[in-house]
Amino acid sequence: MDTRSKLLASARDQIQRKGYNGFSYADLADEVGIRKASIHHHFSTKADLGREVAIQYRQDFMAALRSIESGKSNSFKKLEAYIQLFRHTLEKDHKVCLCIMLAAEHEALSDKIKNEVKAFFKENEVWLAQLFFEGQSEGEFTLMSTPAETAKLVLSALEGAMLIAESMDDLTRLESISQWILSSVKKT
Amino acid sequence: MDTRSKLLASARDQIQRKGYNGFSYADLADEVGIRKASIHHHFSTKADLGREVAIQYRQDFMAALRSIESGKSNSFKKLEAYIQLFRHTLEKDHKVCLCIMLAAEHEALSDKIKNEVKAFFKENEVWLAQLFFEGQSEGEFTLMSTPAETAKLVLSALEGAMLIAESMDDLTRLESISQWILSSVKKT
DNA sequence: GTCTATAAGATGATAGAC
DNA sequence: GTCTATCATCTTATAGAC
Repeated sequence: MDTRSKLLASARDQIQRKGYNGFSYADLADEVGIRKASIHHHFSTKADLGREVAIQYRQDFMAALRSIESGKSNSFKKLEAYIQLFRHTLEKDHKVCLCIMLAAEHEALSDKIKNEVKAFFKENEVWLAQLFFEGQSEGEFTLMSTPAETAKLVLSALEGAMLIAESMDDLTRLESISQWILSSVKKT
Repeated sequence: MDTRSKLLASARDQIQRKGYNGFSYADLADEVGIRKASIHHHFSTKADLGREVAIQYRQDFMAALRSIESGKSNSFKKLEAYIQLFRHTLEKDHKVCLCIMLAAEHEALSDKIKNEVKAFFKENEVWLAQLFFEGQSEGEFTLMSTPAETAKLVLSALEGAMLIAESMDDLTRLESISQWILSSVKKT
């Protein structure tokens, strides 16, 4: 793993834990084991670094979604796997979604980073809406509203739950919400 | 309004917009119209100020909940009024809940502030759970899960939606989610 | 690519005059 | 209660040697 990749990984990790305003080039230098000034060789400004972290995060997440699409046999299992992405981040890594951290610091971000965050949420909603539509079409799901509206609710609930779970020191709460979501779409 | 109250109001407003790490004593001094150093006369440290803001916010919110309890005639109207608290903050004031901002910056906060945030979420959940229990008992609501689990979902969805709505510049999304929640508890 | 040295500004906080 | 002046420290960023 080269220095550039280490910097991206460390920045991503720190934003997910402490936020964009919560880490500095000094923190980054400590973690990666180089000097502050050397970071500028790889990323000329903090905004550049943040932008690349956001781009990479979005790409990785979309790859995970494609993997779920091709790897699971039905819509219910796909929804379970989607929720598992969030639970894994929180329960195993004790981190929250990068983009909900960036959303909270929205005012401090450059336009380019803001656009990445916006695109991340949009793509998640589109993916979820498509999943709900398919599940409904195939008679697997019974929805309380349109696929698009259900997608908005599910994304909001998962993102909000990560932050609340972390601040209440109660990681089981994401599990509660997962169960709620799954049973709410289950064919009755 | 005395200086102390102005400082509390400005700090609260700025945290809701930019986060705890996103505002400084200089910003505060500019808004209130005194010098940086004078702030320390009222709040010796930023952590003290943050703590008092969180305490006051929680008290004000709980007062609003008591007002809903005594002012609305049935459980459905109480739930509508609760959701309206969040919508008003976002749509009229273009701010998000103070405590979800503080939750995102959890690692940067003193223990006292963390405890206030935790208590805020807990009290909201207890209040909502009680509301769902009553609505269910009186045959007004049909719940998909226990009152407590439903409370967790509703709080998470509203808090998450505020952040996502703001970052996507789409304030209507809170309305979508409100409709979803209301129709999900409606007696069928 | 990484380093040392350094800049220019912001940060929270203190001392002491008025 | 508010001010000026000052502090130590942290922030992102640059210049130039190796």
